[in-house]
Amino acid sequence: MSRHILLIEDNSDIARLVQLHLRDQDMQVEHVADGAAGLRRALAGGYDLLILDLMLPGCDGLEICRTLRGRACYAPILMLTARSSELDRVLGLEIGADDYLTKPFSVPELVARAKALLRRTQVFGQAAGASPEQALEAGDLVLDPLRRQVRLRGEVVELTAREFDLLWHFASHPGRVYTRGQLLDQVWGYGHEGYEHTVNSHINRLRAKIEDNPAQPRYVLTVWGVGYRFADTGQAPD
Amino acid sequence: MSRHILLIEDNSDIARLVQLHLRDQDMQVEHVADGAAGLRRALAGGYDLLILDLMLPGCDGLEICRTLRGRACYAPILMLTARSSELDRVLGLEIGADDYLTKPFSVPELVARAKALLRRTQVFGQAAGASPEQALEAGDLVLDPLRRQVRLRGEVVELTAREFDLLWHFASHPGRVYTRGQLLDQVWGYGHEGYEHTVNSHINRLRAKIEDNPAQPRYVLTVWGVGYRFADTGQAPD
DNA sequence: CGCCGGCGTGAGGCTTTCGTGATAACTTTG
DNA sequence: CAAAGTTATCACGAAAGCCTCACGCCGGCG
Repeated sequence: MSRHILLIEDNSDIARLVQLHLRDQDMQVEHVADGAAGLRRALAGGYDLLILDLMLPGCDGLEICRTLRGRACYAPILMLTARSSELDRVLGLEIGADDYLTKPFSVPELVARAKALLRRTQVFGQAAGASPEQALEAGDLVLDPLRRQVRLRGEVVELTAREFDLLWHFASHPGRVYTRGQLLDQVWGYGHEGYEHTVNSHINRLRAKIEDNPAQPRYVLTVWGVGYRFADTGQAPD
Repeated sequence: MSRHILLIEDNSDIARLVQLHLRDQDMQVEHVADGAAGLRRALAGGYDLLILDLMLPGCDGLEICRTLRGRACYAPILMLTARSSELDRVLGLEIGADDYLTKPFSVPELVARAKALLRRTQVFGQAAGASPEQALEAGDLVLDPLRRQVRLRGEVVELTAREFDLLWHFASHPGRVYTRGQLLDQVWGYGHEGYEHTVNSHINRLRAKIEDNPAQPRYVLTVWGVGYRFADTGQAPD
């Protein structure tokens, strides 16, 4: 079953690159360089996935995202952003993007995420119809990405921005082990300079808030000599 | 832990530049100017990252890439290409590079990507032998590299980092005999100072955890006077 | 302008793991 | 069968890794 992707990206090098790789994976890719044109096509519907650049001439990615979601278009959206600042991520996700990548990204990574998003909506039948950014559950935790809010057995737990990002990252990939360096890359952003030890502090504070007994954590587990991983309760593939 | 990089690049200016900067980051860089020679070295294994030029005398980057992947070498590959026109060629051929850079690239960018690639695979231990994403099965054992978890007949066996790396290395090359010295190199890392006797201890502890009867092991077998090898269950060795 | 919360850094104490030495058990060879 | 060489086992000290807490900086907000 071939899937249809709309790529909205003004940089033609990147666009061609992405197209070639995605087509290798038996995906149908249409490319539009202009924001406004892209929006029109997206609204026409029929796509299983939208990949859009945050910075676009004509009408930027955020705008497109917001408009689409406002008009009940729920095809998954993968955002490409140049800046890795947290603000962008927060905004993108709040507005209803389903995933994001910061440039420079590696192409295999993009392909992997695109596939992941497609797989996610596959369950819900033919294109569209998936809820944008649904809440994540893990044990007694419920993570709401739209509100950036966490509830533990129904009670709201106040997390800071970093803490939420960290927890969200973990909970999105239960079971998988991450080194501190990888977490710095993926939660703090590529190119972030800083000590890996910083991660410890955040894990520590996070545990203090979500674990009943931080000394024997249920959720964020230490993998000695390697890093951390989120407890996977039964099934939870990538 | 210092990581080993093989740089295959014919332009000596670029090569020196790259070496200089990567070494600043505590990476061990070996440089080969010739494609065929580079391929030979890469196949010898032991590298955590390959950086290779697309246009090479003797045997070009594409060829190397394809050959390596064909022979189950999964070290990450960073490609250097001269122009985006070349890029088409690269991408159209689905070669299995993990990332690419177009010349002229900025050195900090290259360093950043190299680091990112190294970190991405870091969890899988020194110079991973097999595809670092797919689970490996051997007898009643299942090794999950993403979770760094081992299950024996479904039950999770707790291994330390070294034990897992060791087992993973064995299981990636079933049937093949390794001397203690080779294991020190490939699991502990090149340049590791220490007694070969250390390996015995780890094998011993590993057997205690995964073998039903450590005195008559099923998985990690002793090759008298030489070293150890992992039992190959029907599968042809590499 | 001062307060406050979030974040990154540093140091100390603790836990786990690793490497080493000694010794026993085993295999091969003479 | 004995001797030499190789491997297995075990225990302990050293080292590495992790947790915790406290402090100072910075930016946002009143």
